[in-house]
This record gives sequence, structure tokens and C-alpha cells, in this order.
Amino acid sequence: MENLQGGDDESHGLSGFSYFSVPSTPVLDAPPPSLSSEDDNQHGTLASLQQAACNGLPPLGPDQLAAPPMINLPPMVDWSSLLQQASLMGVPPVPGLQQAVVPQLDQSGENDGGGEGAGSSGGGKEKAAKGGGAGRSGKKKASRPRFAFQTRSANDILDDGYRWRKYGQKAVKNSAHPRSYYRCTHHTCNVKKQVQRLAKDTSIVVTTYEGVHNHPCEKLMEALSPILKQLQFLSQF
DNA sequence: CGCCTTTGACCGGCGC
DNA sequence: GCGCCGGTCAAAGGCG
Repeated sequence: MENLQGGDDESHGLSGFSYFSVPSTPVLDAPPPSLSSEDDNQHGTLASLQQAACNGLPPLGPDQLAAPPMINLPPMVDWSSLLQQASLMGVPPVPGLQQAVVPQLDQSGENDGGGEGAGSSGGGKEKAAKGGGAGRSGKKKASRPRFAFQTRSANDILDDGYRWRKYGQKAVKNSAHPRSYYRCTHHTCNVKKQVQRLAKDTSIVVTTYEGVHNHPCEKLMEALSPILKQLQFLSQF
């Protein structure tokens, strides 16, 4: 832990919110195909993690970063609930990273799905001065729920079932790898995530979610829709 | 054609 | 006040 702590060299700036370790190897022998389409099984998808948790699979093996206790995940990936449960269950500290500071799940204000807050491209800004920059609306960053996951993977992008659009990439100090910024493509959803590799261990990807989705997981709905249709058809008899 | 990534510029916060 | 740094915007280009 101290060897990774390295004083100020943890420059990913991910402090003040929670970390979890996510299994890097596939949790399931055969993850749901429709939920992990482009995933190469180099790491377990969040969907598979979720299903694994629901199936009551044992905790992670010794080669993982940590062995978080079982978490009963809700049917939809709701990081707020997940975080709360994890913190209640005492998720152990992740070596080299700041340990869980349970964020206030700020349901006030824009409910974080407020959508129009982003106004991403072509938005209301007439870019009088190139628009945006940090802390739009003058306020310091709203206290939105943020959670970070570590995965040991060659693939930077966690397949969490949602669709993301990359809107920025920045080189961060003391890290050879840039940080990528993604935003949920759903119109009314304002969830963002950052993806960055650890400076000390580049095989570890830190994914930071900000906000909570206010819409169903698209891939999940895609997977369920034929089943629902079939149920509707069968229910006629 | 629509969606996505890339990339340089800009802005605000913060430390000195 | 100044400079650094992180976060965001938006134009341009690529891809299916």
C-alpha cells in the first residue's frame, strides 16, 4: 500500500470518493453474450459482475487487487446503491488508493439527470468565450455521487452496458497515460465517467463514474426486448 | 448521414 | 496576481 501511495504521485486526482475493486478476470464462465458484445473477456463486464453477485458466486480470487465482500446488486447497475451497500459491508481499502469516502448522494438540485445542464455540443452556449471550462454555472463542482472502480485489464473501456461518447482526453501529471472523459449519450442523462490507468501499475484501469443513470441500460433492454415480446405473444393464449 | 473520436483552446479553481 | 492543472467545449475528420 505504501509503495503505491508514493506521496503525491497518485496524481489521478481521484480523491474524496469511493473505490472498489472489480474482478479483472471474467466472473462467469460464459457471460451473457448480449451483454458483452464487444468485450473480449479480458475483464469481466460490469454486467457479469452484477450477475455474478446475484448468483452468489464466491468473492474474488487472490490475484485480484482486493477481495470485496459480496454485494447484492440491484437489477440495474445503480452505483449509488452499490456504493451504499459496499460501504455498509466494509469494503476493504484498495492498496495505493484513497479509501472510500462515502459521498453524499446528492439527490437535490438537478437530480443529475437533468440533461440540459450539459448541453454538450451545439448547446445553448454561443461560445462567447469558448463556452465551457470547468465549473459551469459558476458553482464549484456539484457534489454528485462519484465512484471509482479498478480493473486489471488491457482494455480501457469497461463494458457496462451503457453508451458513452468521449468528449475529452487530457494528459495528467505524473502519469504516462492520459485520462479520458466520457459522457452518457442518453439525452436526459448527465452521467460522466473518467478512465485512466494507474501511474504505478499501468495494467490497472481506474474508471470513475459521476452521477447516476436515470434511464435503463440499453444493452440490457436490447437483451430483454425479444423476451418481453415473446412473453406478450404467449400471454395472448 | 449520423454518430463518434481526436485535439487544441479555453475557463475556473487552487496553491504559491 | 500569476501560473499550473483539471475539466470541458467544439470544430474537424473518420467510420460504418
